[in-house]
Amino acid sequence: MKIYNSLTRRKEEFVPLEAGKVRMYACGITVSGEAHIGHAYQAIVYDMFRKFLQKQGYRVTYARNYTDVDDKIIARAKEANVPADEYAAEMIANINAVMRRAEIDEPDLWLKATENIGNIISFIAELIEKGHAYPAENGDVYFDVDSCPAYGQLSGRSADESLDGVRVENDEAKKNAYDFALWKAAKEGEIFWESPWGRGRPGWHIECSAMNRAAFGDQIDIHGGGRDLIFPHHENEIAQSESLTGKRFSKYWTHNGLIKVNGQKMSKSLGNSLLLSDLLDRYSPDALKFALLSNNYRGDLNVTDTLFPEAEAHIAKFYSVIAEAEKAFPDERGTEAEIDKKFDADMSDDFNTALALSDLFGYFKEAAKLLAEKNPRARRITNQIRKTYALLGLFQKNAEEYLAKYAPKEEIPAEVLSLAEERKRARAEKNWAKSDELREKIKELGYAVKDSKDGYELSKL
RNA sequence: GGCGCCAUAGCCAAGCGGUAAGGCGUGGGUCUGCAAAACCCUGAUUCCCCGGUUCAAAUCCGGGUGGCGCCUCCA
Repeated sequence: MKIYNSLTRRKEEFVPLEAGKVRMYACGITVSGEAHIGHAYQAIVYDMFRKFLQKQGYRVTYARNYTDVDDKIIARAKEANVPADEYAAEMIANINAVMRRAEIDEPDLWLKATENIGNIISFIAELIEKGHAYPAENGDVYFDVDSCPAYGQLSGRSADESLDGVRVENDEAKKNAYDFALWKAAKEGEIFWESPWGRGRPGWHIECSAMNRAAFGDQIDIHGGGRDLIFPHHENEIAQSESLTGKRFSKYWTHNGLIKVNGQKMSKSLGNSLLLSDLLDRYSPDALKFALLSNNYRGDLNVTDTLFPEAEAHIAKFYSVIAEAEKAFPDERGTEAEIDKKFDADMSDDFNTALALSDLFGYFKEAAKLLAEKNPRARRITNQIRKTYALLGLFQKNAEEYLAKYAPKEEIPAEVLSLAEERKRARAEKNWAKSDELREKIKELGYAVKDSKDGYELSKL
């Protein structure tokens, strides 16, 4: 199968470092706020990577991290007047709960910065020993970017270029302005850990390098994250890890696109985030996943007003075909291998979920047609869809229950019902004038009446 | 300013060297007393522009133009 590698900027045949095994790490969330749709997107994408790689026969170990100590967390905790570690723990519990609600599976390994302080300190100590880092007068420890000639390979910028336009912090303490902090000295009242360089806490970039090494060793197969992390975060991870080990840190670098709202990226500083919990109040997890995976994971996804409602409508329609097929052929257990084959072919090309999902329209159309012909192949198709598309987290619910929950028939007031019954009688008598008059009355009460072959349907306007 | 990504019908979007998937919408039809729903049919001689490579390019290369992202925290 092929995977796009950000490092080489092309699709490459996927060959893991060790035959049959995949070590995959994805940069998770800095827990200074609630989970937004971008976090969910990233979690869905890497969960999908994991599951498809497993399907291809690999033994996958998939790790994600929580950055549970940083400047913003400390600031938020102070505002809330709780200790920083307590605040972080609460946020993690929160995020886990909403991810569960979104029916996103957890990684095999959860890594947390605060549980890896020892690993981080020894990583930094080794870097200092090898001449790639230095403690500064202010109690910080910095990475010496000049000691790493290959710096910039991922983002395509040189150290000098990366400086251009940068807001430089703690300039006086560093050898070079582009050096970045591995260890930050604690300010008065801040959370801290003891270290050979005094009390402090780890910088952001070093955690991922240190936790990866602790969990996987010197090298991993796939390192993922949002595209916004390419520079400086991933560039710095490479510098740290490769300076220390002399080996290529990650064989493949993958980056998911960003979610945008009105053409603009969601970001903490802009405060335009779509919270996952809010979306789950309005849409089903199936619909969210369908919408998110309908685009290539590498591209940005602009959330428009129609994106989620349209996805919800598609999913409801699909589930209604499933419900009918299962009702019509309750004992049919057969499947359709071709559907699964096509899915694997789509996904083998850099996880082309957009193509795999577009196939669904054809399958359900066919199933609906077969259903009308009372052909049990309809059920074989829906059986296979349930089986195959489980990999994307779709169609795992009881169809009737899904429809009742997400496409519910509204409660109709008795007054409206009796008017509709009266209209039905009028229609039976072919009294069209009265029929139209009654339809108008029903409309005034806020309902639309639509005739179907054996009666009528009422819906709220 | 530097670096990177992207540019396909009204909109969303797949396609990654062999002659333009899919969805939404539009228009037409079947059905219907009318309407709705459902179903069928309907779209780009062409993929931002200009060059180049090739028997062959939306797809590769060079140069423009435009949008976005990163260079502060970010998935």
